[in-house]
Amino acid sequence: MNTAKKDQTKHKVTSRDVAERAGVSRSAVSRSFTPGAYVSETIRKKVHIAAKDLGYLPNALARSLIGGGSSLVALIIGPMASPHDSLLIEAVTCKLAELGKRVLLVPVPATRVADDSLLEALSYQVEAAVVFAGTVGQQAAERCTRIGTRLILFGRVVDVPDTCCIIYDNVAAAQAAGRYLLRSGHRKIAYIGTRHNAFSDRERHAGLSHVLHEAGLEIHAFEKGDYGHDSGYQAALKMLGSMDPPDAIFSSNDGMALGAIDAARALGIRIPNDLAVIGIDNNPMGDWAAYRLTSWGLPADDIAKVIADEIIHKTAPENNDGDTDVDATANHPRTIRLPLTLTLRETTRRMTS
Amino acid sequence: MNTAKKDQTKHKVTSRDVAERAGVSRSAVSRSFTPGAYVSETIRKKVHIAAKDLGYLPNALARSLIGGGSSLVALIIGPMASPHDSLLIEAVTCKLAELGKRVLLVPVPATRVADDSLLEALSYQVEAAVVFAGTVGQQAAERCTRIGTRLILFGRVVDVPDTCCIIYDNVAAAQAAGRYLLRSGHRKIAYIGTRHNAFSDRERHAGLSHVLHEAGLEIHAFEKGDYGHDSGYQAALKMLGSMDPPDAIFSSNDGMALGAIDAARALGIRIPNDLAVIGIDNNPMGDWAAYRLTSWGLPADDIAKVIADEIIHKTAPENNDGDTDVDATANHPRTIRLPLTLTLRETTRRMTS
DNA sequence: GTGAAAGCGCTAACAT
DNA sequence: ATGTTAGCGCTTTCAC
Repeated sequence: MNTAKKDQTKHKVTSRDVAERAGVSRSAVSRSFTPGAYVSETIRKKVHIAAKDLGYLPNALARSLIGGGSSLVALIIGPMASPHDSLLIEAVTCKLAELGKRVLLVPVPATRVADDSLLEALSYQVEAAVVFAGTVGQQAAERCTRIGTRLILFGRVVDVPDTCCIIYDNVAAAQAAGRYLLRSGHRKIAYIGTRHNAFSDRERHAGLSHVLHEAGLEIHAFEKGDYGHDSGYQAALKMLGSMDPPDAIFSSNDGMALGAIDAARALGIRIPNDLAVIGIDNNPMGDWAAYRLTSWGLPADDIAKVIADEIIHKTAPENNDGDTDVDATANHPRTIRLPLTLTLRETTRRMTS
Repeated sequence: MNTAKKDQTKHKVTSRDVAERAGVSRSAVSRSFTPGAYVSETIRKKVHIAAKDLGYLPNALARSLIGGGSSLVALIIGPMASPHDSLLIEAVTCKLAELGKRVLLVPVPATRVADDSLLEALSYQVEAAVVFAGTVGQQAAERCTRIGTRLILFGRVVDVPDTCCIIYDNVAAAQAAGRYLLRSGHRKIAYIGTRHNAFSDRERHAGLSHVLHEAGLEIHAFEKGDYGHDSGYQAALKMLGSMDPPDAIFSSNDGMALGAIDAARALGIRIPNDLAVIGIDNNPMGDWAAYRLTSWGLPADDIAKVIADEIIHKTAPENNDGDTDVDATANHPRTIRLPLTLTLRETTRRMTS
């Protein structure tokens, strides 16, 4: 006939219930669940027992309402054409979990405009939003900075104060890839980009183009895919079947590079003897025995770390050590270019010179 | 000198601000943002203008607090060893977005126990939780049902009332795969499972074992991997390098099957002549020209639809038509077995008989 | 150290 | 149709 037992049945158990059962005030309950608060061990223990009995769980939503922050971070994602994307969001999710942040996953609609997804996220009071897909307009971006939500763009750039853009150092990587192929004796270097007119893609194209120009050459052939294996396959098929096929293909991502390799095989073209292939991302797939793709990339965990740092840096209360960090906001880098490293495998031949 | 303009600068803009600027009450603002509410067009328009001016966005967290539900669904995920996982969570995320639900992504720690992740999610008042990774204990599961949070397990089973388990029809698929290989003349059929002692995996193993027994055979060889390509590669290498290698390999997922194919190639074993390979998931990768893997599976979108239906079904207000649906809770299917279909490609040869 | 009271932003009765 | 009031679950001054 214990009245406390009755509550066990249905209704949502709140801090009031716990307070009642423990014979303390709601504040006491609150404090008992707040790490560094003034509560006697006696009460804290009583409360925790009552809480366990009742199956009490603090309501994170109500807690956020007060002002402690939602601990939510939005990840704005598109269709994960490349497996690399999923690796990345996984890495970021784990990293953020370690830091006590929760991830809100928001897909970008087919229109490929992320603005609405962003607002959606903002209405959930996310402390930061990381955009992996779609384009974001000035307005939406400014809105984020206005309400103090950290906005981080990955692989895309918008010039809005306080917005952080993280991108591969595409130009450098493309140039290095081009030079490498050049020195290996290739002269007919083709490029597989994407139809989405992505920022990163343009940079890669430009980088390759530039270094070829220096050598008095041009991009030998140019096709566009969608980052998927099959589109790389089709693109390569077209190039390799032409009257004047390339002797090297630089692909804007690994997925399409793998497709290109398969296309070459289908055509009986030998890799790397007749055709060299280089990708970007250094996806684990590239290491498979069937492909052994040479690729430029950066481990997903490293990227995740950069992103997480960027979120925390602005989310965390300003650490007033008072030295270098003063006004960190202002001189915080607007654009971070991640240097890529080359993983040499077997789709490129050793340099001749 | 317009005082309203001043607010443009910093502070979080609330419904009160909008109300003030539009010269109406906060309820009016609330109503203006609630689809089927009693507001005059005049006011609704005024409010929306003021809102746009101020950059107002309703606070979804505060809204949830009231009782409308958080619209949040948790996805409990582990390391996405198989690309199929990421395809699935993407499909589910999109499907839920269509239905007005938001996704909270919660990783399972290395311990592979999902209970804490689940509680984590519950504290965010998720309306449902879909578990893709890790094990969930009775207690945690019961807690979900107690507070009315729909719990859905994918690929794993817990016998708790009101908990829905969605799994492939593993036994049927494994048996069909076994029979297919048998009829194709194979007698030395090996199995690549996983070390995680996963529920689905055990079912597949049992199904294959059973059908082989019927034919007076046993599983010819058994190795365990981790769903990754490389583990399949290693497993197959071991099997194929033995004194008495298998003439067919049934793999618990496509990723490892691909690895097995690569291993066979490395060893100069011809597929499908000397070795047949069958996978599970029917991952897009299986369709790549370099593999053309025969596989049992179900499109990610179809799976997502089942999951979403399961969430909505219980989330939606009970439709009191008063006929079949009475006490829908009780006769709601506890376990849903998804039938898999066979996609025949080129890693299996046509049947001899 | 602890409780009472106020309030986060919003919505759902209840009046008008 | 609109404004007023109360309250969702929590935290946080502010007294004691």
